[in-house]
Amino acid sequence: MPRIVGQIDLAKTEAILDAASEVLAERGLAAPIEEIARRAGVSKQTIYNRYGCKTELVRALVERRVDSITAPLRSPGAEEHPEETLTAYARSLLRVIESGGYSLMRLSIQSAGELPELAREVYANGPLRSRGQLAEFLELETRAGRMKVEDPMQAAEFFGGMVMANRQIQALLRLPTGLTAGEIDRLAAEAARVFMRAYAANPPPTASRAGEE
Amino acid sequence: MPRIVGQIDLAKTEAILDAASEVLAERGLAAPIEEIARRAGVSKQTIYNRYGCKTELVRALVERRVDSITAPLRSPGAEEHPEETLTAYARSLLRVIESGGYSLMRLSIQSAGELPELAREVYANGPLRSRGQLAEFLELETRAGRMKVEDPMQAAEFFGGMVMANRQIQALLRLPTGLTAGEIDRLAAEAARVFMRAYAANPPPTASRAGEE
DNA sequence: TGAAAACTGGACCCTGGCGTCCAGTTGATT
DNA sequence: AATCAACTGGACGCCAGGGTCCAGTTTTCA
Repeated sequence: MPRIVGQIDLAKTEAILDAASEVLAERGLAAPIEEIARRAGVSKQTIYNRYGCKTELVRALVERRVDSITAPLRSPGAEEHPEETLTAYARSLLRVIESGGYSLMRLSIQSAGELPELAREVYANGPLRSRGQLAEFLELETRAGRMKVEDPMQAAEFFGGMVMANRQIQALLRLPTGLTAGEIDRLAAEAARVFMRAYAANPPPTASRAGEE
Repeated sequence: MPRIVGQIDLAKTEAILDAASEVLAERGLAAPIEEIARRAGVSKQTIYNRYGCKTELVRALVERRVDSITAPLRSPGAEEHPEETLTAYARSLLRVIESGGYSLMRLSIQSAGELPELAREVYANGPLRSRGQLAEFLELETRAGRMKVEDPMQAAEFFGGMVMANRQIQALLRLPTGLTAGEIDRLAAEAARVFMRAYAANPPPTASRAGEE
């Protein structure tokens, strides 16, 4: 009868995935698995014990990180004024980019040829889900009479696109965007302001509302 | 004295670059050079005669295509109403994506690690230049009193982002966006309309606070 | 017809990196 | 103490693909 004697580590699993995350971010798919093992302080064999092949390792890695990355994007809190929520959403998008969170996306793009399912998964759980949440928010605000959005998903994409714009491409190309924290705030606010100008419920009498926050 | 006897083909050079373009688009940087040679109907040696190494071939390829791809984006014609020009611009952006023009971008992203200069070049001559042209246009329209844009480059990025939005990522991930020609037109028009709502010269009495900065 | 350059095709070397194997070690469980 | 799994580390096979070499062929000019 097969007893479970040598317990399957688990701290090592973490170490492997962390190292893989690092190394793959740095050197892309070309990263040798031995380097990952070395940096994780683990033998190559151990990696092969867990994930039979490199592909599977990448898959596991993505699986683990997708959630953690997109989590902060998924809850547009119901603040007072929608513009604030939009600003917060934009800020969090920009922070993901600035903090190197796009290395996962780069990796997926590199693997897209060999791992189409992974590409689909990343897209569905990343940008798509994020926009979906935003769309929901826009719909609520519209019902509440604070905005006027006819096609929420469309508008959500517009907003996401405005915020990311070329920064997305820059990040993927490993070009520094050089955004300071202050600029992130400014940019996020500006995007939200412009967006509200296009989708505000009542164009003319707006005026007020600069105050709170 | 070194006479030029065997003339340096030229038709073959084209064939090589065309083939490289194809193969690299399909299989990414991993594409074997022999495949390129085969598809170009040329011996591998010939390729190595012209470009000493694979890297150089990629560089030459990019050099050649950057111009041709971005050309149509560089002339926002001076139509009657700015919204029409914006629509045309948006349409041409979307067409680049739909027609697989993004394989070059994908390639650059893949090579970004080893060829940072190439990444910079692609970005500068592609998205950045394109937005720059749009920004110029927005500035002109503002001066002409047909729009009200304070930061043209910023606004140009917003617009480009709105149009591309997730489609960019989808294309890079090799996911079909499934846009029909009709949808492209519709989407382009909608983006232009929304953008004009935010940047029109005269929203009724303009509310407040949108301005100064 | 001869010379010289561009080209072909195919053999060839070499490296890096995937994945395997195995002999030994550790450490928890009984 | 005995056992058995997880693990180490290092050697190994293997193969794709980059890049080289070369003997022979085509083309163009003189």
